[in-house]
Amino acid sequence: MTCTLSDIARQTGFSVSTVSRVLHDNSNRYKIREETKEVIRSVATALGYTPNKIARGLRLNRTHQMGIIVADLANPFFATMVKSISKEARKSGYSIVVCDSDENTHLEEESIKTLMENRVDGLLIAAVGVEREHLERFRSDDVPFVFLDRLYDDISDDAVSVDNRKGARDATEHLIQNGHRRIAILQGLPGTYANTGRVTGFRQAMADAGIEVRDQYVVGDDFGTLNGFLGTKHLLRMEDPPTAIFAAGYLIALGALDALREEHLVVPRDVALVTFDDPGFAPHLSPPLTAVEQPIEQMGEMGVKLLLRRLRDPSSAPRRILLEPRLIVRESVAPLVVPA
Amino acid sequence: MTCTLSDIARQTGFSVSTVSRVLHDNSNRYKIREETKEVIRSVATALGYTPNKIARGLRLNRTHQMGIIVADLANPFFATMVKSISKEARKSGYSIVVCDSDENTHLEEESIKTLMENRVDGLLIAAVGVEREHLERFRSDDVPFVFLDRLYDDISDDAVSVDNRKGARDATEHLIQNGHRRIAILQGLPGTYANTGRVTGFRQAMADAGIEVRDQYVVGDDFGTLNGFLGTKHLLRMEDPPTAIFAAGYLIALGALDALREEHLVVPRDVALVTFDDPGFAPHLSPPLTAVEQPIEQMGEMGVKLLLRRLRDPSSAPRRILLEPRLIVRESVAPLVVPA
DNA sequence: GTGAAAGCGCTAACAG
DNA sequence: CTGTTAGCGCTTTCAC
Repeated sequence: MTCTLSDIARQTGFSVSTVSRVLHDNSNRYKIREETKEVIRSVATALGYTPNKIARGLRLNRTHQMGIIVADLANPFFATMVKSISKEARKSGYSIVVCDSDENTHLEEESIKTLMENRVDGLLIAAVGVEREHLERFRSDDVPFVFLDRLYDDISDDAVSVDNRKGARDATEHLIQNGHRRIAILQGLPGTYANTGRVTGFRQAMADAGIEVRDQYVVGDDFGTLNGFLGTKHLLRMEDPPTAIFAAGYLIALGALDALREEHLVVPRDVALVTFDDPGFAPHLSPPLTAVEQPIEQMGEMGVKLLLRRLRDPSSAPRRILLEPRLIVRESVAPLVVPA
Repeated sequence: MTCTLSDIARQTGFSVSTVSRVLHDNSNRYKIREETKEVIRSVATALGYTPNKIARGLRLNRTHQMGIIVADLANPFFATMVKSISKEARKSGYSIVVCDSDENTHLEEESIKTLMENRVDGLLIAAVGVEREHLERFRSDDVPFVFLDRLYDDISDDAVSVDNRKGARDATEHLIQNGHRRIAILQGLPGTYANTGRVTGFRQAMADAGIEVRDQYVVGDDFGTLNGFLGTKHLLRMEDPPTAIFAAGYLIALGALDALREEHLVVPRDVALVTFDDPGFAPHLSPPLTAVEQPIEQMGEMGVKLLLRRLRDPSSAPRRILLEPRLIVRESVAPLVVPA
């Protein structure tokens, strides 16, 4: 039932080319009589003409779709990112086709393949981030990649992420300034971009303050809640438990909170807690959680802009943008009270 | 650089059709010599052939894309739904192009238009849900719609949602069974499908228990946190405040929690609280929140299945599925203690 | 000012 | 078992 240019051509008596020109060609390169335009436009709306982007894409070799791959859509972090990408992409007339790699390198690869088959104009990818060989395999000059959030150090594409080191440093310094010395870190998955940056930042802040970080105060091995729970339990069982904890991700912090509650320890009186990531509910926890907020929306927005720029100018030098996170002080950290 | 069927044809000496057949036609309707197949396949991989779905879509009038429109991707509810849709769609070789309507009827309409232009094979839509005229305007026999979560009562399309009434009844009954009589509801946006169902369920449960619901115990007017906060404050200021509160959505519950904390009331000792929606962090609140869990993943999955079925058999009778929510009892409700 | 025609990459009769 | 051909809906040179 969908009507095509030639339907309109037939109805109006004009040729397909003319119809195409008035309906799609914004440039007024063609001087077409106003009258003609009006006739064509009116018939088009009368017939409910809907341009066929598929045909257009085939012809122009441009689909005006961009592919997005994220590691976990159910994670508010990525969900928010995709939302901002969607908003920014729409502004430029782009649609987004979204894939969820489920933190799985194989599915990530499948997703890339699918998106390539769909002939997306470019790809925004928050990579799983452990391997990268499969990414190389799909590199092509035709379809630019932009990496989001999770980078590879040797990357040569456009990329935007957050300064994990800086955020971790800020968080740790906040703890130090509140008098804490025995500070533990609940880390995420070792070897990942985010975790490495956050641990490094933590160590830097400690070093700058002249505090030695004890090995047994660095615990944990993934970004999940259980890890936070177990790690915290472990810390509390020490003969010399930390007075403050820095969680490398919000799920970890949630687990820590559970463990602390179970031990009848109250935050921040007994133990101080800061976390990387600032999920929407952080202010509503008790106590409201002091957290490092990432500029997620900005990240999505910048990603789209980088991609658009590269599409416009494929030979421009790749840019690598590091956004600044921001420590949001709420009530989960209090000055250390030294036992009299 | 992308290579096409004709490239492979040239390389192998076979015709484009033969190449097409071995590369794409799963059906063995054509008896092609094994040897030929091998040659073609090997050249294809050697050249890094990536099928062009755009061209395919144009020819077959099937893009193998489905459009998704949700009201707010940053809402964990929709994010989870999209994730499950993505998973289910992938199983059948479908990609999803996602739009965020930002709870805005106009953007919703724009999104539909875009998706139609993209010639998606079908549409899954969690509609804003207030108006529906704009939806009608785009109804066409070519592109089936499936409604998710938010329905219109007079809808004639496939649809899957959750039994809001039942969930609200269960939650309210739980409160009643714990001895509560003065029960308030913090409602969401009046007139929406979700809110109407939830309020109705609440009233039913009260009626069934022979408890009169006082008008001033029905407060609030949207699904946001602030509404929950203000509503709760209002309730607490009454001469005869409720002993239990049912929040119609999780953001509302969060606001309620804030208000209660501010008033130094402790849940569940002083006030009991149940909420519709069970966001991932509910178990980690203090106290862990008793909540009505919606079968979100199942909803996405069913939505895709309905759409796929309709694509296969366009004339089948529309189905309207109501999924059962589940009350998850945690620690935010306690038996009412009557002052001695 | 407007039209004719070619072609984007693919599939599906139809033919042999 | 394989090739020829037409055409999906659109844009764009080139022509008049």
